[in-house]
Amino acid sequence: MDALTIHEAAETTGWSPRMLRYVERVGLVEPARSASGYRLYGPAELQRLRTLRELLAGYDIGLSDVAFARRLREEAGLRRDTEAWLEAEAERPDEVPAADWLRFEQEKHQRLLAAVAAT
Amino acid sequence: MDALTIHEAAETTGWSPRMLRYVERVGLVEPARSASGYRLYGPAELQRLRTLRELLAGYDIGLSDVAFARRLREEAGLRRDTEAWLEAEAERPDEVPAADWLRFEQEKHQRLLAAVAAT
DNA sequence: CGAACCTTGACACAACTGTGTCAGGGTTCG
DNA sequence: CGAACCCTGACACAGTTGTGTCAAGGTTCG
Repeated sequence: MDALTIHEAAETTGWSPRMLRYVERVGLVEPARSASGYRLYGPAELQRLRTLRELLAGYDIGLSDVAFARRLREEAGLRRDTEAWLEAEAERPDEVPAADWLRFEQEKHQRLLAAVAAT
Repeated sequence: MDALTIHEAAETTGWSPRMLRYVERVGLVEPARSASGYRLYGPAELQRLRTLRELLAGYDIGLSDVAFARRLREEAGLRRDTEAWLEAEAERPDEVPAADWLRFEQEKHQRLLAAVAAT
């Protein structure tokens, strides 16, 4: 009984009904349905919609960004390869002389081992 | 001496010169410049461009996704809030009775503590 | 010097994201 | 029953991403 229809949910979350349908299609907040197909937003969905709004506005990101973040957390391969690519960028503190390249890699591995051993 | 111009780099990486400039503008691979302003792609940039191509094609993602992943790794607040939002979705193994909500939270915290203690 | 390459800037276009609005047709409830 | 609401589908439009291409002007090098 504590489930709101789409217009009511829109009212209390700040989204428009149109956008609630869109958010659903993107797969971020999928409300239950009544027997006749009406969307039913429960307390959990309402809260998620509110925090989602804050998240998007707070960092100026889009629904597709959040969707991608979810892929990152769910697909291990994607996360691994993306991290690896970004890591290659971060690990070069700006133009290491070519000859130091190998040593740099080795030191990185040693740092990793040390970090693990320290736990 | 081992730096390629934009057309040569395009040739060996599979990108078009146009796209190399675009990738640069997005901020993912920024080559050095010669005195007269020509882009100079060294071995490191060439490798990054090749792996970037594989990454995008392999998971059907875009440059903006990789750029967002970088924001995630660099902005702690963004990462924290995004993770928190996604976590809320994951932690509900499908319709927990309303009364179990609090217990669920507590168990999550205990799981976290247990995981830390186990190291 | 002149061909071949580089630079930036702009026009163009498809596809996707984000929103609004309207149409045709079912549902709810006083 | 009828007003008020819901549903899906579609037309529209602005902004972003991804690419190509062309123009005007500098650089390189045989």
